[in-house]
Amino acid sequence: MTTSTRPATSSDVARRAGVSRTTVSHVLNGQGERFPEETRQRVRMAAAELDYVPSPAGRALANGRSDTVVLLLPSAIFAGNLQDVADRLAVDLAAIGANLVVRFAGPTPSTTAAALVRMRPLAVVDMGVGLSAEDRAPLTTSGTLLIPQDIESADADLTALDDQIMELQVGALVTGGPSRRLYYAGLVDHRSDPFVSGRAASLLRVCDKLGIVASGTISVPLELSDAVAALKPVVSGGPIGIACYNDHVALAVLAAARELGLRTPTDVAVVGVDAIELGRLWSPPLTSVRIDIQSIADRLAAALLTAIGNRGTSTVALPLRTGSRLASLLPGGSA
Amino acid sequence: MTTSTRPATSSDVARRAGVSRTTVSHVLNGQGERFPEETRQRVRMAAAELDYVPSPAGRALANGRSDTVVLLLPSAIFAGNLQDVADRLAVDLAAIGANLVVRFAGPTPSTTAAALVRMRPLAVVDMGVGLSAEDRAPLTTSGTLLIPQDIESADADLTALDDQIMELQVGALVTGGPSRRLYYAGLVDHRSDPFVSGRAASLLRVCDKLGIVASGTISVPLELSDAVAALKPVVSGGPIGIACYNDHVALAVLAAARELGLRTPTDVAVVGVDAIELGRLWSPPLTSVRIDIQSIADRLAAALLTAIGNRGTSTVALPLRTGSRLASLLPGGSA
DNA sequence: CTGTTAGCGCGTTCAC
DNA sequence: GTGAACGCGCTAACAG
Repeated sequence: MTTSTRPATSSDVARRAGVSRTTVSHVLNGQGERFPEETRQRVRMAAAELDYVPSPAGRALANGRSDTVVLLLPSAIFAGNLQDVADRLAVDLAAIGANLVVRFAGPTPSTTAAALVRMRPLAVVDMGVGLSAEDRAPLTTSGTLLIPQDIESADADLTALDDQIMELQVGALVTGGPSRRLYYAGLVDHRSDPFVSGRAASLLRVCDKLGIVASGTISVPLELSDAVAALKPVVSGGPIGIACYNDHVALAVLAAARELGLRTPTDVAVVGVDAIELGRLWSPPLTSVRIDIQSIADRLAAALLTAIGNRGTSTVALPLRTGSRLASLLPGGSA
Repeated sequence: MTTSTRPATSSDVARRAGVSRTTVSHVLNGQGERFPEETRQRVRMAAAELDYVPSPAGRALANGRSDTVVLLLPSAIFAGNLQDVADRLAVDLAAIGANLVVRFAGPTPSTTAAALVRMRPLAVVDMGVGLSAEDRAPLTTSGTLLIPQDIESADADLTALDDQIMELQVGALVTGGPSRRLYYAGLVDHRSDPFVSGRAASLLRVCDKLGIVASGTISVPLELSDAVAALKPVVSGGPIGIACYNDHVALAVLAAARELGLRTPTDVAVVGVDAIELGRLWSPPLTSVRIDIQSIADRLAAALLTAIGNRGTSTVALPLRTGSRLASLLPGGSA
């Protein structure tokens, strides 16, 4: 039970323990091996009794860096796993006394970057907002670490992941019906989503690799009648298979197919991404690709920790790359 | 284009403008009416040329308060509107130079509170984590504003909102079929969700008010076969109407009903909450209650702004209360 | 060995 | 228009 109305400072602790602020600092920061156990005890006791918590402002000022790490997320819907990523990172960061905070991208990348500059966080973990080189410059200049550090490699990693996903989707689609024409279905949304466009390119690459021909790309709104309108033009000409940007799009396609009196997966086969729970409720259950976002989070955390250690000295291990599988197929009945 | 590698400080600006740091501070904080226009110009020019951004650490230290506001969210799934709330609050807060940051609740409320104490933010907006009085104490002690401030009124507000929602749900259910037995369907999830339990009580209150009898509460997992198992016991005895915790639960019920060969809404009528897009894709489209989360966010922001003004002097207008409608029915075909 | 003094880092504000 | 001091924690240098 605390009665004081103002947080205790290191001076308070020092006074109570009958030592100097310096001693308090030393003892409380591990550098206190040189003090007799008895003194250390007194200091720790005093700190505990006063509920002493060092002021982040003072600490940041002295250290020249804050202890806040920002997890920067695209405004686009990213749903459930978001919290998993945040939780995981938060735990990893707690180990070094940093604390995690989430921020959604603002209306434009430069707005976002400006807000971040004002915060002067220790680091920013960009989960796909894709700040441009110009946006990144003021941030790094002001001493903020940016993860991933290397924009080109990060892009390469994202592309690799896109390809992994697309391979699984196409695989499922051609296995279920070799003669299907293949389409990619992107999202139409007022929020800009950085992940949408790359996937279309992936379809081309993957098809190329398999020696088959991709038929094209469509944009599917999440509103039913619009989705019907989007689907209609491409379904007249035999069975088609659609690799969808995510499960929401996939379900919109399935719903549209239902409205058009088409059978799933015979006439229209669909594979989504994310393996959301609602997909399993559909009839037939949605076939989807599950992304191992936990290990992605772990890699980001690892990159972050080494970067903080090196403080930008050298380039760190890249988050996504490693050739390991980050995506897996969750079979359903829609492909 | 900046070349310097270290953020400019107010000293840098002062030097460049040929004035003192004091002057810089005054000019840049509006208190500069007393300076000749020419001086003000010089200072502003210098600041601009150096890309000067005041250090949050220094500022926090001097002001005795940071400029960070934390939006605290329950770990429970809250999906899409989350970002809307965050965006709205962020904009409102930008007006006073505060910046918003999101944080998910940790494993336990006390863990969460401890993390927040270490951050010493300007304020914490609790969107339903429900920190207990003991958890709140250290926070307010350390100078952090807690919104909502009054825990009992906040509870009352949430209850009022629950009742509003439930009234709409029950209204839709009895309109479509007066003889239906009424149930409330809650969520079963590993994450604890603070909003689930209150709604069951609301059903009783609302039914009481309407002079009808509620038949009970069920827990519906989001996994299909489990949902079927949960629904089965209550459907043998004529048509039922189910007020669901949210649209996810509602869709699980609809899917389970489909598996059981029941007709919607004849045998099983359902009303959800949240009006998610996927609900409109179902056949029939899900009837749902839409919550005006934007105005909730605005009220929270308003409460926050006055609280910052008063700095805890007096109690502020409560976020939810006002008797106005925060929920509305989105008709579909499921009730 | 045990502990202290002094001064930095940055912005704000009071008094002159 | 400025000097000085404050808020808080960190750390190099130094005295007992």
